[in-house]
Amino acid sequence: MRIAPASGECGAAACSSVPDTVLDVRTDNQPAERPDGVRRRATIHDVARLAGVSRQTVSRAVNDKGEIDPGTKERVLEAARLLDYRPSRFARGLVQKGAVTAGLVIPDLRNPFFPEVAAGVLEAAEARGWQVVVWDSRIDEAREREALDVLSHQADAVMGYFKDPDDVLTRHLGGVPLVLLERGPQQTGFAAVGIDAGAGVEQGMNHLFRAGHRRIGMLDGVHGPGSRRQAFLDQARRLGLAVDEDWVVTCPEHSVAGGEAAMERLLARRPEVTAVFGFNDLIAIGAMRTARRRGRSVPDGLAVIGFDGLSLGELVEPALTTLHIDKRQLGRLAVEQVARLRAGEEPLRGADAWVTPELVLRGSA
Amino acid sequence: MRIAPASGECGAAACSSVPDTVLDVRTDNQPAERPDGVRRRATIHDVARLAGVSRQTVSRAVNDKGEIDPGTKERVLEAARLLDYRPSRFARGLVQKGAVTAGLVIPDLRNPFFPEVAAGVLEAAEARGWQVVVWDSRIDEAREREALDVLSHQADAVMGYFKDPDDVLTRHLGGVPLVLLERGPQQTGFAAVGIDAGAGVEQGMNHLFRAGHRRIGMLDGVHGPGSRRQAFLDQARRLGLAVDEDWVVTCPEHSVAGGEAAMERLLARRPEVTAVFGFNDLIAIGAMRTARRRGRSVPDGLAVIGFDGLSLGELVEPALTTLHIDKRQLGRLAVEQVARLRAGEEPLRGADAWVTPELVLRGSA
DNA sequence: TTGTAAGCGTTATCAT
DNA sequence: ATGATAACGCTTACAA
Repeated sequence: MRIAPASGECGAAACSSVPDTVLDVRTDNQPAERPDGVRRRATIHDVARLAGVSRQTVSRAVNDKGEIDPGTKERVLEAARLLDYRPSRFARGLVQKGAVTAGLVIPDLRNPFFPEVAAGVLEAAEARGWQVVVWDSRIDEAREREALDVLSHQADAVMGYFKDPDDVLTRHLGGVPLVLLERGPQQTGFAAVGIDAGAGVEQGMNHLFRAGHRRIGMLDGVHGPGSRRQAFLDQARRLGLAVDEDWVVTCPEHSVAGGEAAMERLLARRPEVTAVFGFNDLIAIGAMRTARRRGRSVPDGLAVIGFDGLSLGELVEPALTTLHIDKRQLGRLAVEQVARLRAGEEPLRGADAWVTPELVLRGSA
Repeated sequence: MRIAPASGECGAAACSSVPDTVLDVRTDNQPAERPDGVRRRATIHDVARLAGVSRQTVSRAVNDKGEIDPGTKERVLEAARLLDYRPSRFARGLVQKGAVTAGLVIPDLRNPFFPEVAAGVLEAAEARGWQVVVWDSRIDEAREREALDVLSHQADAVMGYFKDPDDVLTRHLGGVPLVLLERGPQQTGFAAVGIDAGAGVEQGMNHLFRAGHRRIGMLDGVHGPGSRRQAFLDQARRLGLAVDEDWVVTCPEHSVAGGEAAMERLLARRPEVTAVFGFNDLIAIGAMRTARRRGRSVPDGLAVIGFDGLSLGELVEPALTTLHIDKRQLGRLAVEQVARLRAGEEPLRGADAWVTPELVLRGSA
């Protein structure tokens, strides 16, 4: 199977058996199709041989460079098609610098919060011409580490949510820059972007307080230390509420079902509660559902306030009052942090690396 | 700055200036830190030179291979740390085959349907040891093509939602295997996975019919031809309903807001409508909202049925009756199709490549 | 217009 | 235990 130029047009370079002998300088040159029928992927060399040109000419044709005869180009492309040739991204990357791949590790793609963050990351990455390899760790620390092990080999930087402490992360990182999402500023030596939980909780609690609530509970998520739970307790104290750890129920599953179950427990423990603060919107919605099932109307029988600002909160009844977070911005910030790290600049620290929640009043509180 | 072995232990290979002259066989060997302060990324060669060993030994140390003296290894790793050395994934990929990267192009990460599909893709890809580069095309055909242009260079296969016809896709694909999501089986020559729209619409319509509805409208999305709209009209005819194109409103935006607007139009055009069929759950929820705002209770004043089976549908009031799709399975199937393509096998065709919706009765119809 | 030569950074193989 | 050498598949620079 060989492609000849149109008959009669036999230029010196393309003609006779010269290319087959001259161009083939390899020692062990396996044919593209081996006897056993297993196909080695075609290389530029195979295409060159079939088309009767040099590798360089193939490169010119495939990459649409100028300085090539249209006829030759057609012939080369036909040969490439025949062999199902595709350039190796590795070989290309080796010689053309600049392709940047970032890793993104997300705990749970089914929590609407994270796709929004991811959307921000993808958007910002696209603007920079980067690609993003996404991992869903499905809230499993082992999978988080596995993600790191792989991405540290295949990505130029990693962003994501991780529960492991710094030293463990470092061990799985192999020197690849890491930007943590969501952890507070004091808890890590890595660059990070996060949410100003304190400011959010304060706004939410003040709102409830002004509405007359004094017996406020919290459905906390599972989280690093120093997070929303502490902010809640601090603000309760500042407001002079008789509220302590006993008013906080931990909700291991950050979902509506998790919120429903946690609310059951809180109601059992503190039936006098008049308002609850949810770790996130899903949990808060779960709380609303349990409250109503228990014969408490929302917001009159129980006020509920969420944290996240999912659009989902507008659809439930009553609509969820929440601390809205700009999730896309969070993702964009993470990409900016990565860019800084790569440029050897200092990452943003403190408030510049946070997103501040904003209270959105809807029906539930 | 050089790392010497512990004093006195100067083996021949690691000692004196020998390495610096013998090992450095390059002609233009730039130092890792250039005079202008711009850092070229350190290579294995730089580490070897600094540690006074061969490149091979560096490789052994970095990759945790055996056959290396613990002391040497420590010295090499220290040098690597000093130079912030990370192996080039390109050079590695060139020499170690096997790393598979797939591309996934999603139209809208904020529609909860797609993160679920993506989760299925990621899960199945992880099981095969593949990585997935995700693109959010944000419902923009130009961005779809851009995604293809990039991924055709950087990925070994692509899955995704595309609006362009086959020939356009081919042009941007450069021979990379493609698996289309969501298109019907007849509409493309590419391998595809999809949803059995006909079966879904039939179930939904029959349910409405049995509940006594005869004046049924549809809020269609924008889609390839031969999709849910046609299935709707066909089934309406089969059921003997006096329903035609005039009862179908197109909803360009696949969102709650889009559904709200479309429902307004349908009510204006066909106020006698007693039930509506939504292209997806978001649109259906929008329809419910408009209906109630217009004084129609759901399901008595207007029955509403969705298509997707988002968990979101359980949270609205009344809960949404819908045709549930196994979205994760859809994603897994797409990965399986890619695997077949890569293995040179025939992709699944027909019903094996579809997911069949299942009617889930909740409150809205 | 086309071909030749020299890397790109890594690992595998085989010596030592 | 360590090193020399040869790939891996491609592109850029230069020569013809």
